[in-house]
Amino acid sequence: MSTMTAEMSLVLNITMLHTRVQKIIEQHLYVHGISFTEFMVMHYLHDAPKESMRRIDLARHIGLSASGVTRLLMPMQKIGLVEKEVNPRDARVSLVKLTQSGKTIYADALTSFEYGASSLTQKLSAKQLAEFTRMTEILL
Amino acid sequence: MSTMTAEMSLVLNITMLHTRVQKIIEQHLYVHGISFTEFMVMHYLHDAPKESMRRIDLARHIGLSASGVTRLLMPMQKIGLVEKEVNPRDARVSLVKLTQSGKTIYADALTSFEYGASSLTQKLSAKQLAEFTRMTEILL
DNA sequence: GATATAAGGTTGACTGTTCAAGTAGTTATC
DNA sequence: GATAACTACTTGAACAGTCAACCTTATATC
Repeated sequence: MSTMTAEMSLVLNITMLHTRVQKIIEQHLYVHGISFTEFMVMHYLHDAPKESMRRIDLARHIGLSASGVTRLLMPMQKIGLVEKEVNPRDARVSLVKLTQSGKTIYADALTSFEYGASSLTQKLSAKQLAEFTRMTEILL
Repeated sequence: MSTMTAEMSLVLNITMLHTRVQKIIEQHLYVHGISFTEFMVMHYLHDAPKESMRRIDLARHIGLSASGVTRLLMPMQKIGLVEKEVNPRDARVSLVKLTQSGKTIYADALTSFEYGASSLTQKLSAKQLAEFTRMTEILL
C-alpha cells in the first residue's frame, strides 16, 4: 500500500520512538518537579568542565534556540537550581552553573532517569543496546 | 566523568537524533508549506483503508492529544488539504480525509520527504538500516 | 425504556518554544 | 582609534501543543 522506502520508515519510527521516550522519561522525572529538558540542562552543567557553561553552548547541546534557553533558565534560577556567573573575559556571556541544591536534585533525578531509561530499553539485549547506540552515533 | 549507563546514553542519543531528524525533515517539507506533523497526518490518511480516519485514531497514530488534532486540522481544512465527513453509524465521530488537492500536495511532499530521509540515513548501509529499523520496532 | 457510564470531539486557559528585532559587548580593518 | 561586522543574550509576538471542563452521542444495566 504505502510507497515508503526503508529510509522513510526509519525516520517515522524514530519520531514515534521519541514520543514514547519523552513521555516515559517525563513520568519518571515528575516527582522531582523537573522536565526532561530541565534534566538535560542539569546533566550538561554537571558534566561540563568547571561545571559551568555559556547559555549559547547549552542551547546547542540540548537543541534549543538561544531564547528558548533564556526562558527555560529563568524559572530554574528563580527556584534556585542554577545560578548566573559573569565571565570576566567577555562581558557578553553569562555563565550558568548548578547550585548546591541543583546538584542534589540532579543526583536524585538521575536515579529516576536511570530507571526510566532501563525500563524503556528492557527488551534489548546488551549487544543490541550497544549496536543501537552506535547507529544513533553514526547519524548524529 | 559522567555516571551514565548504556541505557541512559541511548535515551539521550535518541532525543538528540530526533531533534536533528525533525529539523532536516521540516527543511525539506518547507517548500510545500506543510510541517512534519501535517505531513504525518496526510500520510496516515493516504494509507488508511477507505482513505479516511477518525480524529481520535489520527491522534493515536501521530502521538498527539485529541485537542491537538482538532487544532492541527483546523487550518488544514481551511486551506483545503483535508475535509470532514460524517459517520452515519456514529454521530459522535467526524471522519477526516484528504481532498484532491491534499492528495496532490502529499504526493509532492512525499518526494521531498524521501530526499530528506535518504540524506539523513546516507551513512548507514542497507543492512544497518534494516537493523536500526528493527530495533526501533522492538522499542515501540 | 430510563439511567449511568463511557467515548469522540471542541474550547479556554496555559506552557513551552520559536522567530525577528533589539541591546550590549567584542573583534577585525582601515 | 573609528567603523563595520559579528556574537551573546533578551524580549514581544506568535504558534503548536497540553490539560481540564464541557457537550453530544452511544452503550450497558436494571
